[in-house]
Amino acid sequence: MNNVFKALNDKTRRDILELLKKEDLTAGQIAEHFNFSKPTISHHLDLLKQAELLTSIKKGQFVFYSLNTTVMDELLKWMLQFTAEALPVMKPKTARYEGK
Amino acid sequence: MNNVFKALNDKTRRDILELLKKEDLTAGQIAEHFNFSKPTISHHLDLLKQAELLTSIKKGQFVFYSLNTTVMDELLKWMLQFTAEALPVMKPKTARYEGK
DNA sequence: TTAGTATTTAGATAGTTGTCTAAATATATT
DNA sequence: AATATATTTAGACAACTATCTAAATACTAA
Repeated sequence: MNNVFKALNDKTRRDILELLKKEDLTAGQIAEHFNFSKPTISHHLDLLKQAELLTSIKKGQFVFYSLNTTVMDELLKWMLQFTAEALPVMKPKTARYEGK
Repeated sequence: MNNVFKALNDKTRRDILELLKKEDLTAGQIAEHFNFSKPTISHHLDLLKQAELLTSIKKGQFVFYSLNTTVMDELLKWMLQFTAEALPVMKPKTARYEGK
């Protein structure tokens, strides 16, 4: 879980995830979308893979990357415990004001 | 939004959020739960505040910290765009296997 | 086999982060 | 006013991170 938060703590990596929402892309195609060197993007892809937010398959000389939504589901579950929806007990507390 | 991911990218800070799920606590009470110096915890609280994940109110010599679930709601929304539920189109793709 | 393309690995570097101790600030109590 | 308690600020330092260039690896095509 630590790896997931680490992976998401970077705008470029979050942008990569958004790119892959539409379709799978090769490392090179992903790199084209950014003003960073290919090794830099490769490194970001590696961190996303370590967090299991991406999977990759090699096809010939290309490596295709895909989103893996499984981890997002887990993260979602973690997050839900903090939402107002999930903590109805807290609503009155945060709504109440004391003193003027 | 960047600040939120940054704030969540630390186990201690995530633990602080979980602590505050139950009840509001003072900086000192929060610090008691960890084996770090008070300045270190104060710094973590500051980052959580910058991300607007916490609010604080000073009462006399104490500073009470509370969860702010609003930002979590936004984050939740960001995350939802990646879940399998939200991307039905992708399900067949990830389920399909090619070659053996 | 040689040359070209796609991607990753290695190593370097500047900037960021988490932690500490010491000191400062703010409030409460005597 | 002096002392004690709660918290934050300041400054230092080791560890980690994002980036780069150069080189290595893997595959394709001639």
